[in-house]
Amino acid sequence: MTTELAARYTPADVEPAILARWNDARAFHADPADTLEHGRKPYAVVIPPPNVTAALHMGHALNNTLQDILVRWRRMAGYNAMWMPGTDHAGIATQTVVEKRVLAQDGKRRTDFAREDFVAKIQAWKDEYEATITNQLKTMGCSCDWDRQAFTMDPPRAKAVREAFFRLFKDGLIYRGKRLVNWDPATQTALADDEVENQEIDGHFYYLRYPLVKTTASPASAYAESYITVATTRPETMLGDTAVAINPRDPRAAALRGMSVRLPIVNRIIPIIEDDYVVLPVEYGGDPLDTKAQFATGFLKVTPAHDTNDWDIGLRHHLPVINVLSPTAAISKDHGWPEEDFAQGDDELRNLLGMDRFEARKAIVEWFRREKLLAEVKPYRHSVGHSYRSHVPIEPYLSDQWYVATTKAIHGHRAGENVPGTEVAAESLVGFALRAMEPTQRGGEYGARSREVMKTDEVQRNRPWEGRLRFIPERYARNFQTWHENPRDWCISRQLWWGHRIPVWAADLPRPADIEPKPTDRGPDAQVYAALDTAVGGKFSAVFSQKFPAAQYHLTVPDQQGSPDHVRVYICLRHEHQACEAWLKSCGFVQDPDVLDTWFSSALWPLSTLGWPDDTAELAAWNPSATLSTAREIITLWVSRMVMFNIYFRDCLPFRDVFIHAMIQDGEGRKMSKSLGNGVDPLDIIHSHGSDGMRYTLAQMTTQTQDVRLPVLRDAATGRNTSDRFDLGRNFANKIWNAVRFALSYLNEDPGDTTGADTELALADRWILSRLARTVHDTDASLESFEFSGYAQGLYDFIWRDLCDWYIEIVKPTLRQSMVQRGVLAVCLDVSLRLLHPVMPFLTEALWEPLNWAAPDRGAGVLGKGVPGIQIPVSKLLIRSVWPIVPATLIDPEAEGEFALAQQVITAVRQVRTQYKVPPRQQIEVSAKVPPALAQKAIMRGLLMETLCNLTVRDLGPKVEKPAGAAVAAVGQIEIYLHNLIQADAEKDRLGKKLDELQRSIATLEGRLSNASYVDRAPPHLVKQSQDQLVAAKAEAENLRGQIAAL
RNA sequence: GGGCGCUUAGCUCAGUUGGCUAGAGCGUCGCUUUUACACAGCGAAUGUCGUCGGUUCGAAUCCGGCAGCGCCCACCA
Repeated sequence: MTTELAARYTPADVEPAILARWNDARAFHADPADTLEHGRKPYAVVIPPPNVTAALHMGHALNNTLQDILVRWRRMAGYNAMWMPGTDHAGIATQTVVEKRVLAQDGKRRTDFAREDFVAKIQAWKDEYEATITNQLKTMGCSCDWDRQAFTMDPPRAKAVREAFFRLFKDGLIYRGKRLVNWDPATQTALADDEVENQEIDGHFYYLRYPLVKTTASPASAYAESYITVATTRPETMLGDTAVAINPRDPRAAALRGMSVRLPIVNRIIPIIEDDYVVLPVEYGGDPLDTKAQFATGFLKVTPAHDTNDWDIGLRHHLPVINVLSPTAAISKDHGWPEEDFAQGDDELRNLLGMDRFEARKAIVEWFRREKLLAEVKPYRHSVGHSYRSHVPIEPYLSDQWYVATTKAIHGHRAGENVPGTEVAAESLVGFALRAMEPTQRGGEYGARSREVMKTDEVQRNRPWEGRLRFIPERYARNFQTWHENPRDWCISRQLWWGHRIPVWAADLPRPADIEPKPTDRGPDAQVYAALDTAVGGKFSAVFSQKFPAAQYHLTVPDQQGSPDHVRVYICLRHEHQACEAWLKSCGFVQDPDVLDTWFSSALWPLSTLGWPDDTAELAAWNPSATLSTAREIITLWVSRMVMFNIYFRDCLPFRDVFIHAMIQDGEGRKMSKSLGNGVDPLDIIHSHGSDGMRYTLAQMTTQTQDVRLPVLRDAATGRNTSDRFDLGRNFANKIWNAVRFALSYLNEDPGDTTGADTELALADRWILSRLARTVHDTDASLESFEFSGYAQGLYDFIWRDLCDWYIEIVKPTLRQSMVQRGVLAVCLDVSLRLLHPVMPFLTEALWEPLNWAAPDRGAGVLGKGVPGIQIPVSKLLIRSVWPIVPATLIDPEAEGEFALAQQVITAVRQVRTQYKVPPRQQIEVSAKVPPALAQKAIMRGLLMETLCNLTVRDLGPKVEKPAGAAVAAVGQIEIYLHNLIQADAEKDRLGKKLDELQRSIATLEGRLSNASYVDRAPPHLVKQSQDQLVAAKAEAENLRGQIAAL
């Protein structure tokens, strides 16, 4: 049976069938037993789980192509390779898209539904997009172990999240804190700092006057004015001011010391305090180049509840915190605003209640204007944080949140034992992350100190993970390090419905009056236990363990233990246990309504996908995994947290190498994003160029750069995007298809009588095998060092330039008879397909089968003695075939040098042919003068010329003279005379140009060699080289002059 | 404001420890379709390597200044 290949490669006709073949063979599936029982080296990659918010775009296509290249390569190279697929629930992002859709479709808001009903809607969305994403990845050919597909909110992952939370909670690393968070009033949720986008907006500085109040404590002041002026961009927050601050270095500070101001509208009396944070205005010694100093008045209104810096000032000066906003960012007295303000405040105060923050801003400014307390308004362009989802300005908002203490020393830590060169406790989550860094990638003081310590301190080396985390490209290690040297605690609660519910139940229990509260270092005190015992009608621990012998819990109380009447208690349950939860509810406990930050479950991904917290074979085999490939913007959000958690929970790294791929931008250099609408669906590209074409092009673009531009064309008729950048990969695929098609047409044929045919490797054979050996070597080196572009480019050059343009063209006339050439060609194609398979899996797999039919032994019988050492055992499926071993001994510098000379001669002859407009099909006659040393070999070159230049060699040797009327093609000392092309003027012209070129290079060389410093100081071999070149160039120039004269 | 990266042919980009006349793909021009492949072949044109200065026998490459672009972090008086 022979397989007829079409003249053109049509991916759509091939890819689905190949995919089915892989599926039938379960070719993507990996078994941990291969490692644990049979000793195969493990190679695991966990996919960065795409968000289920939307379909994948080109950035995902790039990242997943690179991962697939690594996994397929390692699989062929004999590793037990497993690629773990899955998706991320992406809390806020997914909830937001669903809220938008429900609002657009039904005109309903989230709060119009019961929590479970709305979560079901999000679940449906998730199912839809998870299917879309999975289909995209499969269509791309990603060889994920689909049997293992995971989702960050499925039951096994929920179990891991719960366990992780419980352990952190029990170890005192999770705490409840009252903090200012980035509040999104539209979605009513707290955002992480990283979820806030800054936008430049045109705003105003409002200059507000606060009247001074003289108190008994203040001296009869010398201060000239009866008011001070504060500057603010957010006048509405003045309602919550609890102080006005001045810099102690301000010359006016002394005169105001001890004085107060009356806060307009509210009539609250607030102190003037002194704090270094306040920027000095230019006229009082501020930096004239500082924009803030130009706008500053020297007086800063301090609103601890509504500004993060003011919160810090408030802590320093023990100021009251007055929250004047509701969660929707309307002025409200129901969230911590003392009633007495409303007794003494102006009528205006009541009018403001219920107003939106921007409405209130206008009203307050207007009021100040009316009351002649508005000094000035200046336009001011500044950046304002916006929610990355709802795009409304965020509001710093006081709320209760759960935090992970990332810098807190984990028990067992000895005081003062910090990560060298930092303030970070060595045995803390952040300490783990820093110490995990590969020592050569550590920079600055930390790098210097830690390398010193690692040399001397045994303790530092007793951790299996220490010093092994490596970033590629290396520069990203610095991002990672800097982030961890300035750590903050991690806010893990989100006011959302879509996510892992926080497994904590809280109760405010009546405070037992008869027991003294006794503060302790750790854990609840006697009073708390008494309150609990009362609530459950017995000793709490006894009651609990009697009722639920299998359940486990941990108790904590917050730092501020509630009100005088009540104590607050938090109970974290280790496992899901409905009966226990119901019982807690009956005792007055309420489950925390919030869910966990998405990154909490993502941080566990390398663990949870392998079955943690259970002690599974998968974990033993594939954690730590080998490589994480991801985007630079989540180095801190995600990479850091996986490292911290994996070390904390399992005492090993989640992965050793972190490859950071480029960001794909559109033609204008903008990041591809859904909001800009410039994203590209990989399926569109697959539609226009095929999966392999897309994958090859993406790999070829992956250099060490951090951004890649991809100009995109949109087809108005179909709405599909495409880009001619992908022509590169599509054309290459077609080229390979046709090279194999060509080879098959010969290999499938009976050679007939081969007596007298070549049995030795000729120059071209030795040359192409040498190039093949180099290509295998370069491919391995590129893949080892994550140089995807080099990998792709190297194969392009070998297959297209060397194999197709030269070798195949040379062997065409003789291939039918030559078993040597057949064998060499089969070997070259075999190895090429293997090397290409990781990046172009469909095409190569499709061609593998017909190659197996046509050349089952790859010509081994003939080549047995000629090409030793190539190991390419043939198996049915390429994906399961072994990575080729081609010995470096095949690298043949002599053949390469000789062949290169032949190439130059052939190119020179072709140039002359073109210049004289000789029709390609017209055969011409030549003779050639070659130096004696080359005469024998040059016969071979003559044969190559006859094939590749369509000519007949009449005469060849050291003594050949140029016939009259011949044009000359010269390479070094070789001269080819193309007969009967007599056009004296044209030839003069042509040779004159060559002479000019030669003379320029003679001048350059002479200049260089006449420079004494060069001759003395440059490496001798370079000097020698220049000298040789000069001699050769002079001889050639002399020769040319003679030819021109003879014309 | 701090950090990182980029600036090389019309476009998108290579150029790995400094060393022949700076390369590729696309595009352009010419020739070639009973040819494995026109998604092809052969040949050609196109560059003060952003700019100024320094180190060096020698700089696209190393160092410094300047300009422009992009990303990340911090920042709402």
